[in-house]
Amino acid sequence: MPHTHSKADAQFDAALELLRANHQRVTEPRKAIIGILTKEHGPFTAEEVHKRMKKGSCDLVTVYRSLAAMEESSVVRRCDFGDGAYRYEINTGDHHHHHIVCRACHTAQTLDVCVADGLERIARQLGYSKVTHLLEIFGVCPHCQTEQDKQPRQD
Amino acid sequence: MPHTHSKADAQFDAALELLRANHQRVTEPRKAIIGILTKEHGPFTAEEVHKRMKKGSCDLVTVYRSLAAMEESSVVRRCDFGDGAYRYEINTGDHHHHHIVCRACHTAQTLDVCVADGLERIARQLGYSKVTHLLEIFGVCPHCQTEQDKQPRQD
DNA sequence: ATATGTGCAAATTCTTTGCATTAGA
DNA sequence: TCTAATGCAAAGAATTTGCACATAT
Repeated sequence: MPHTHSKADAQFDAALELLRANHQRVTEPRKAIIGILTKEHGPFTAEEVHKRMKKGSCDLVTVYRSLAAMEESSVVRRCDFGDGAYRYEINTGDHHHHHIVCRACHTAQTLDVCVADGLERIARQLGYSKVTHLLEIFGVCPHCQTEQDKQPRQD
Repeated sequence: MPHTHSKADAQFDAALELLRANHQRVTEPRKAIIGILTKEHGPFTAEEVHKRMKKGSCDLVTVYRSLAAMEESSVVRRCDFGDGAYRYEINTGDHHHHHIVCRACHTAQTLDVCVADGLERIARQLGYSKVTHLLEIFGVCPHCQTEQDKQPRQD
């Protein structure tokens, strides 16, 4: 069966739709960025996105500006892995999630569980508005572990 | 009753002890930094710490270097409020905690609950070692809210 | 047609580093 | 005494901004 409409394609189309709905223009650089974020497994920094683009597609500055604009319209989501650079992933919209991030190679795997709702409720009870949260798990992935790093399971 | 030994004093003494235990020197700048972190309510960026020090106490670079050194020895803990600057607080050692951070004024209040243990266990089951996590709650504090920002309670 | 986006260069912000000097243990 | 810490200047990394030009709607 021909792969005429993969999940990535659907996310790509939805992203362009979202841009239009927010009166933001669908430009070549933005399409290229969205293409990368939907087809490759991120999240990526602006520089990582730029490196993955066809050479000469656009300036790194445009990647920064596009990602910032697209975060405004919820096309992408910004992640903070605590290492001094922001990363972006496509915003699937369905439900928010978190990551397990390898401290060594910085690859991330998605964690579909979230446990911070209770804390958000506490914040609202304390009178805070527009409550959100940041939650990421860090560790050294099996692939990056040397034998002596491998901890015996502690569960 | 004279306040001869406040909680801040106890934390201050414990911090110096910890420095010595780790063969790090107890210098004037470090004492000043620890003094601020124990007496004032943080967490603070390196620059915020420096501004709070008596003018001429030490260079900003020394604050950066001291904070980094003191994080090594667990005298302080580094926090990431997702706004591009790291913040430090004294490490009380007892148990880790999180913050509710005001998006507007960047003040933080401590949240003594943590809910990420389950997620850490999942990460270990997935084969990750040295698992830690980052969890902060963001919102606009009552003080920074204008009337229209004030959300009806949603709990 | 016109507001929005882009490229290039330069500025900003946060943080780190090199090296000679100073000061804890 | 002698190693670790500091000051000053300069470098570095990530990100932002100004302004003229280009392009999507």
